[in-house]
Amino acid sequence: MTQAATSSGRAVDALRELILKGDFPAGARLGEVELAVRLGVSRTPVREALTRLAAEGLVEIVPNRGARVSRWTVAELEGVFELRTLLEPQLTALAVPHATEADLAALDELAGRMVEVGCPGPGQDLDALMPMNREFHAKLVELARHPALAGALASAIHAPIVLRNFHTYDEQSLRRSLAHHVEIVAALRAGDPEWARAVMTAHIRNARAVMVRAAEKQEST
Amino acid sequence: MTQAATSSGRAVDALRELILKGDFPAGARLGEVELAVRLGVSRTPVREALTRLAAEGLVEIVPNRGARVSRWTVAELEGVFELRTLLEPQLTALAVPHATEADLAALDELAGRMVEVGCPGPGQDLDALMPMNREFHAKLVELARHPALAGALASAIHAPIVLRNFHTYDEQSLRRSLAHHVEIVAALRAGDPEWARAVMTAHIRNARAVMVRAAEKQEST
DNA sequence: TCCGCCTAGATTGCACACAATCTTCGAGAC
DNA sequence: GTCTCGAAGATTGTGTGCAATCTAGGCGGA
Repeated sequence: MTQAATSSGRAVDALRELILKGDFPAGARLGEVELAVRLGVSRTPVREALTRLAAEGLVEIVPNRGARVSRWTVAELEGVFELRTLLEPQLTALAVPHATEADLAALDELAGRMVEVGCPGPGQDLDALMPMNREFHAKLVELARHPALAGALASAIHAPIVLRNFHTYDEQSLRRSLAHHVEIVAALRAGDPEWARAVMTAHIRNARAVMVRAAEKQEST
Repeated sequence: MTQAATSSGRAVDALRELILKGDFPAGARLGEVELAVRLGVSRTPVREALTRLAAEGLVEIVPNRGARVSRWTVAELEGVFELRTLLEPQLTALAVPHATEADLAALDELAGRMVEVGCPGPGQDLDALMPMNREFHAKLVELARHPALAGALASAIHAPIVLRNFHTYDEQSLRRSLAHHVEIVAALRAGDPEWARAVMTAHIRNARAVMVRAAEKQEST
């Protein structure tokens, strides 16, 4: 996913990272000159980055009126989670036959570290959880060896910026989410695609409940 | 989907139409100046059109080496059809509760005309079938009222240019395909989402068989 | 004869300038 | 006081020029 050869490529990555990191709140205006200055390039690569991120669903472009970070209604958010429910369990099931012992070890280690970092206590660091989560899911996508499915899923996942942190998780849901990761690795190790599919489905529905609740609270304000 | 306000928007539509119509064979080089002259605009909107169509999957861009019409291996094609099998039946089921009497009448009329135009005989016109087919499926997408799913499906459908005509269908498969359309309308009218889902699944698998066979034949040459 | 290198042409990547459009803000009429 | 109209400023859309990169073809050496 990371690209660096051209100035436009760097702009895409940098801007995506800025948005995902939360530097721009949802709905924020993305002026071309402002971004050009910030990224140290001219407007041309910025424009290209914006159109590409618009295709990913991260930003919205209205002709003659510029780009904004996408906003998501509760209904749209639910739609995205329905889509994920369709795609990601299937993807996980497809990953099963391709997982080598080395893959399993890496996933195991990752899931274990996430439990350590995520569990309430002195060592808890919710911000550190996000990149690990991305790595975990990315690894599964890679193992599935299914570019078409992966592409469809990527646009569905990137889009709802809401899910960019774990701070919205209550303790129960967070524990469940972390346990799901461990269980998915177990299912992979057992070579049982249906088990893996089921856990991933639960994983997404759990996330859906958290996100929809958070979005509803935010929308009512 | 159609946009016309800006020069770039027109370029996107025009270029997509040219590719879908088959003016550029798969793998054809898309020079920027060549397209700029052909579309009557400068390179800037052409470049934007190319990046947008790259996001749709219609063209592939390699940095510093320009754009080409996407090529599809048999494996990739099968992947796309798997994805469609996941998405489109679900979409059809979702359409059921939203179909009004007027919608049903329009779909009925459309499916009927397709049978007339598509059946072997003096009135057969396979090229006229394509826009009608697009209209039929677009109507279903619209009725499903599910933007996220629709978006994911759109990129999956546009991409395999192979399916841009009905000439690859043998007579048996074509009859089945046309009958599926009629049956889907019947399922909608009956308000039976599972029936609709099942027929759509069959519809896609039928198309898959045709396309994969055609692609294999083409690839072996 | 074949391989590697180098130059010339062509093509893309980026920056900048101007044109078109939108937004803002204030004045004037009702 | 509110609404409409209009002009100035700001922002996006498009065209064009130059630099960077790639491709093709010829030349020399092994």
